Amino acid sequence: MYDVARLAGVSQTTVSFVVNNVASAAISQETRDRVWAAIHALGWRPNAMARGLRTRHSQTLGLISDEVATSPYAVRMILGAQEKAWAGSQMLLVVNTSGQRDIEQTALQFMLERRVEGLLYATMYHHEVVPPPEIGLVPAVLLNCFVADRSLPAIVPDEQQGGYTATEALIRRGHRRIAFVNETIPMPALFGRLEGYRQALADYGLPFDPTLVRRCHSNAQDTFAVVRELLELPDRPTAIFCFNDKMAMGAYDAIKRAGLRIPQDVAVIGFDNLELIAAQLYPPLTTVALPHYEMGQRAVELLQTLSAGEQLPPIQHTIPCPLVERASI
Amino acid sequence: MYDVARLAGVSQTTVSFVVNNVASAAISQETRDRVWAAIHALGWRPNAMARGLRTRHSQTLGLISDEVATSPYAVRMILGAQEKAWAGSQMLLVVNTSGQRDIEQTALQFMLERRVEGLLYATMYHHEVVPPPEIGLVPAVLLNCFVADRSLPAIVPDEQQGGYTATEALIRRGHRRIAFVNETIPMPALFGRLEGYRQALADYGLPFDPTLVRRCHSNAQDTFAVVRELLELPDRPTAIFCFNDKMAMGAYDAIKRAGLRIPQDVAVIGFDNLELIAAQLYPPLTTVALPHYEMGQRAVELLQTLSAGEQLPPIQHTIPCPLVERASI
DNA sequence: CTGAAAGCGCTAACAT
DNA sequence: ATGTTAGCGCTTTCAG
Repeated sequence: MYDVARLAGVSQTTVSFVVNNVASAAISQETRDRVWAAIHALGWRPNAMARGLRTRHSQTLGLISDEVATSPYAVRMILGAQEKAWAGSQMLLVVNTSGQRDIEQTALQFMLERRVEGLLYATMYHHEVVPPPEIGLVPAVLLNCFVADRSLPAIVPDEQQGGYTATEALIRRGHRRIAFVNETIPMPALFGRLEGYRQALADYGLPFDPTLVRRCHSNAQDTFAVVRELLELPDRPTAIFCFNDKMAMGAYDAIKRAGLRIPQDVAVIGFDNLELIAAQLYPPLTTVALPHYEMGQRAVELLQTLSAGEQLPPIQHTIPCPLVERASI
Repeated sequence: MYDVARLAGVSQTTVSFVVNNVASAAISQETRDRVWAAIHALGWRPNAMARGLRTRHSQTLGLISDEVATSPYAVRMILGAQEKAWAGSQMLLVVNTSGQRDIEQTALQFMLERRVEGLLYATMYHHEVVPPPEIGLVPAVLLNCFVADRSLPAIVPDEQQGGYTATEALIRRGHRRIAFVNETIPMPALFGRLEGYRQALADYGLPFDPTLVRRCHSNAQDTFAVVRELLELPDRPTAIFCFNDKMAMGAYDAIKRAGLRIPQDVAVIGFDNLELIAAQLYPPLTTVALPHYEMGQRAVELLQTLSAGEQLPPIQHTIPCPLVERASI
């Protein structure tokens, strides 16, 4: 910066003023031009570490995740977070712990040393977590997870509304016997979506038939078997709501194998909106999207207001899961 | 740090020495203990910006990508890069440009201001790029892409070997009529895999039959149509090598629809090893993996030796694509 | 074995 | 309209 000042024939302070467009001291246009010319001539570029040291602002947000950043599943949360951070001219420091506690600890230390102005703690699946206590040293928001006592702000998908939406879409197409193939592992998604399913049936005056609700491991192969059973029922369902898109793949196989057509004979709806699967299946799969991108955005948004010093109660933010219509219902 | 020093009854220098384990000046164990006790009592943590300012080392690597970090496709490159960076106690600054030139420019400026010690320029698909010239200001390596004149080190997958491997696997199972459904967009993968296919046929003394090589858009639906044609051939192929896993989904549909079994009647092999698809298909898809994780690792590895000051010619590193056996051949 | 002091590159009062 | 000056929190010679 001194070199630039010398070349432009001004003081180093002046250079700082023109670079940062300081309003308090109006600098003549002519001087500005000289300074910028010198900057370009020298190829000078501010040093963010020096600036941060002085201003006590790192312009950095940290994101600690189990697998989010490195598995195909919820990766769009990162995009949402990144773009929001970017819009506030902050950078996102991302670290993947693979769920290992010691890595998580070190990652946290690293980020704290870098003086991140806020922390995102994200998980691949929506579930309860207990983050390391040091997370409270800076503003923090949970992404796709929550703590038992809700003492930390959290952004999660609205599972119940998602289940409701899927079921309602089917009902509106005239289906009355709607099967639901649910997950086996107890998690918010399992309970929420089931609740949404029941609620939708109730709202539309349809009976809840327990024989139509099955549980199986969330993979195509196990779902294949379950759906085959469902199709052999005397009064077989005309629509199947699958807990997720992977399971829908198995449902497709079972339905086609039974010589039935989708959606004419049996409609299928999924959950997750994994493009890779949903768009490639034939017919393309109608599904409910997990609003990952928006969740990432909202989380950073919240983090930014928090780190701006605003005092807010630990809001538990629930983001709706929209219907993505393709051709399977 | 001054506070810590005061509490421990030593100078600030001493604190620095014990924190950094400086060998040159041996400090009594007793003093060390006092210092650490003070550190913990105060909850002090070094300031990476101050340290970086002084040492002129940011301990940071930058990764600029079009979509890698935020699409499910090549996301494991990030994991590989991250873990390698981590192993060298460096952090990875990731930014996604969505392919927009202006974002790319700003991202680059940001990273340069933060004094990244090296830059990774990554793309989702293996193709030629022309990165912004400023990339040359710090050590840089291209990841999954390359420049026309090969003036920058690059890490790319070995497409030809991958094509060879897929074809050879089929040949070894006794197949003689092997179809290849290739991509339409001209790119290294298209040419490389085709070349590998031809080479394998030649090496095993099998004729190259142009009617068995088709091209179509890389999606399931178009592949469905192409494979149906292939199956209607008078002397139909007994095995199909699909350019990628998405296309294999379409091939599966066509084969099952024709009442044929996989792999007994027709074998299928894919490319990419997208778990989401390959593991869920029935039967599980044998495929060739794009070595994304390893590519990420190697790129950072190379970057680290480069930023350690070593002078190397711009190596074009080609990483082999391994066969992933499941049950479709 | 430990401390004093200089300085990394910048910002922002405070002067002029 | 521009310059002087004092740090921000650390590392690292050089002394003792």
